[in-house]
Amino acid sequence: MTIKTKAQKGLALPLNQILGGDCIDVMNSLPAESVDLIFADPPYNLQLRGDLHRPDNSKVDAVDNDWDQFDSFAVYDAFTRDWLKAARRLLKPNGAIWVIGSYHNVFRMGAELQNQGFWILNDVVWHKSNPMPNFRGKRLTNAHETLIWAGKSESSKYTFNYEALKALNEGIQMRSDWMLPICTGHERIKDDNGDKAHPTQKPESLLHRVLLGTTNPGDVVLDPFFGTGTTGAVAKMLGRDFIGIEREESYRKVATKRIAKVRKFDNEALQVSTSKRAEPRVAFGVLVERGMLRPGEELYSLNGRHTVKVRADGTLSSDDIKGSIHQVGAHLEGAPSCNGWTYWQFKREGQRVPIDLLRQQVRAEMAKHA
Amino acid sequence: MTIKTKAQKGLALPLNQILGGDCIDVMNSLPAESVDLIFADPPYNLQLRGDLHRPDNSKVDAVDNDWDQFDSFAVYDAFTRDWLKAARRLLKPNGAIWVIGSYHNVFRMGAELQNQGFWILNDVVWHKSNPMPNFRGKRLTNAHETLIWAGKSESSKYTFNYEALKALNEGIQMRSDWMLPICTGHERIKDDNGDKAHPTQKPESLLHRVLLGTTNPGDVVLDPFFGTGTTGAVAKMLGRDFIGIEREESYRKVATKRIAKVRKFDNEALQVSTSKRAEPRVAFGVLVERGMLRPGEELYSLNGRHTVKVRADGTLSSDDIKGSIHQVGAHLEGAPSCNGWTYWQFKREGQRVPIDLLRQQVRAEMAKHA
DNA sequence: TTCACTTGTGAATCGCGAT
DNA sequence: AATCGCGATTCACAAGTGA
Repeated sequence: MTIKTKAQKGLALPLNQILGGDCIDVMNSLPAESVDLIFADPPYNLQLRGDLHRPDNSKVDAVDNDWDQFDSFAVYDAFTRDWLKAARRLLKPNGAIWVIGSYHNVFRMGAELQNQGFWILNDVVWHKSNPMPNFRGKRLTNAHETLIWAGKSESSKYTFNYEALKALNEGIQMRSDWMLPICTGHERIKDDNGDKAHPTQKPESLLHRVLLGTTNPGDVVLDPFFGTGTTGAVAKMLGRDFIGIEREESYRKVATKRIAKVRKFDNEALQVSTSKRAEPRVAFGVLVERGMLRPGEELYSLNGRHTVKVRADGTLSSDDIKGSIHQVGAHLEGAPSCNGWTYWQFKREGQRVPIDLLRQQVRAEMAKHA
Repeated sequence: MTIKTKAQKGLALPLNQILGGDCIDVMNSLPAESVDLIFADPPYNLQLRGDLHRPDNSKVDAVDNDWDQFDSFAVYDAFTRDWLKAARRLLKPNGAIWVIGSYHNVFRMGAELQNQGFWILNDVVWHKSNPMPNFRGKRLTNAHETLIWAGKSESSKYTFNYEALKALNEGIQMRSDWMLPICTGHERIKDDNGDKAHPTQKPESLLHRVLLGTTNPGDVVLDPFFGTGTTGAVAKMLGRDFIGIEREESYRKVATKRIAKVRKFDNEALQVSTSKRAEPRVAFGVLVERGMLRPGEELYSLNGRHTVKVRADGTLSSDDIKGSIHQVGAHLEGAPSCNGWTYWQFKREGQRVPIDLLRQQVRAEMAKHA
């Protein structure tokens, strides 16, 4: 892959380059209906208040960049409307778009996509295997981001490599929930000070799945919020042409250097990006939620000496202790630890059955469908 | 639990009943600021637009299907705006709402929630362990639905049972992605013909997690799209009061019968793990007053680097600072804050013991005499 | 080379009550 | 209404260190 241009409706289409400037202006300068796919990771409009510290008192390095500041939803909506309109003009009639966001902005993007006539094909959840925890215990761990995949219009004959994604997923249809780790370690690009070069660098595994599944080799992929160029890097690996637009010169520099080092796809790279799947865990509380065990129901210890009751939150209670299946078992046995899964039994039709049997049922289901 | 009413701002609040009629009208007839939580599973599908209302409350004629796509969204948006507004009026200032939807409608609901001043706390992905496959192989298997959890306003002190959800998840904080099976088998209610009674019955496991995590026993939970009454059934099990609104008489009948059969879990089972925040506050000075620590006695920091002396008024002193256990700890560590209870230790029989142990003794005594 | 242990960090809308 | 002080709160990895 080299830098090149394509003649397109009388205007030159710059390929495999990173263009500077405001993405709306730049998009409007490019020829209409010339791009096969757009991948867009716009500012999320996080509205952070004060500093946040971890329990060990270290400070969280938050996304406080100027480019993520908007005065109101109205201003953010106008921005979204404008860049989506410019993006839509660039798409070929059978083109498609991916956008990514969090609950701060994704509802507004999704609604505007629909308003402009894009046709949503799927929303896709990127489940992070290693998200940042909720340090204050005030909400659920924010463990996912949302992508929206939409055709330019209802009648667009979009590209979907069904078999390729099925193969990626070990022979089972690819689902709308993707478990992938966040971008860390050597993949995370550092600046000269050793700090992260960009606060929100996306993992290559994510773009790999997007581009493999919804473009063909030789397609033109445009990313209007290019950042450090993950889209370009993966496009090059996979033999697609890219156009990047990025306002900040520092990001453009990093991305240029990064992409120059990329070699076109080899099998090993595919292996890496597909093998990073995390094992599901089964919590005892899930058995209660699913009605496999009822709150108030009694469990019996393996040796028959102890009886406890199940509580609605998946803890056990006896006269003198409450806690997890493991904690209560250990306490009652006077042991330092105890595997509650094999220690506790419940009754069905007069028979005692180990609770581990229920866990196996849940596991089997998860394995079938994960 | 029995059918009852609560006097609320001069108007009766009907509890544990299913009210017939249009949900917007019914909600507007109930007293303002009387409900702790709303769970709403509104129609997803724009095919139902014939049953929707225009902004001027006139009914849309389903047969007159001249609507282009753009108009359909406008009508759906008006419907969403109206029922959310009515719901918002019913919520107590510290109340919260859950809505559930798919990519067809959830972006519009999320945006409207934000527009009305609700404050999004999390979006939650219900990741289905057994979704229906995509038979035609044209898209990704649609394997999830999205819930949005929002406070009535940014300043709402919403209920969040952090420890209970953490216990439910085996000691690890609950994430924003929930793997639960869809409603099938015996849980799925059948009509007299043996067909499913309702097309989109939600699993009880989903409501169990929602209600356990974001309400307290005795709270009032309203569901304006009650259907076959999963919200009511789980509310009853968990000792919460519910108000259901459902337009279709056939669904009301099914739900009534279903809920009558539900038994409340016993109170012991409903006790969930609580956070330390809920425990009574103990002043460090009390330990000195009670002779558990003597003025002049030395305390040692967790890391062994600092030694300070206890003073008679319950402050600590070192060479260069005097103040509370927290202030002195924070100063010596150069940290913005410090929990003195876990930071400081005293000596008994040669052993170092955290001062938090003494606080626990005081709390145990307080509980005995309360 | 391996293992055990320590340190660092990631798109975060992350208190509450008394005064 | 705004301020102030108590005091509660983290998961999965990757990289580095030292024996």
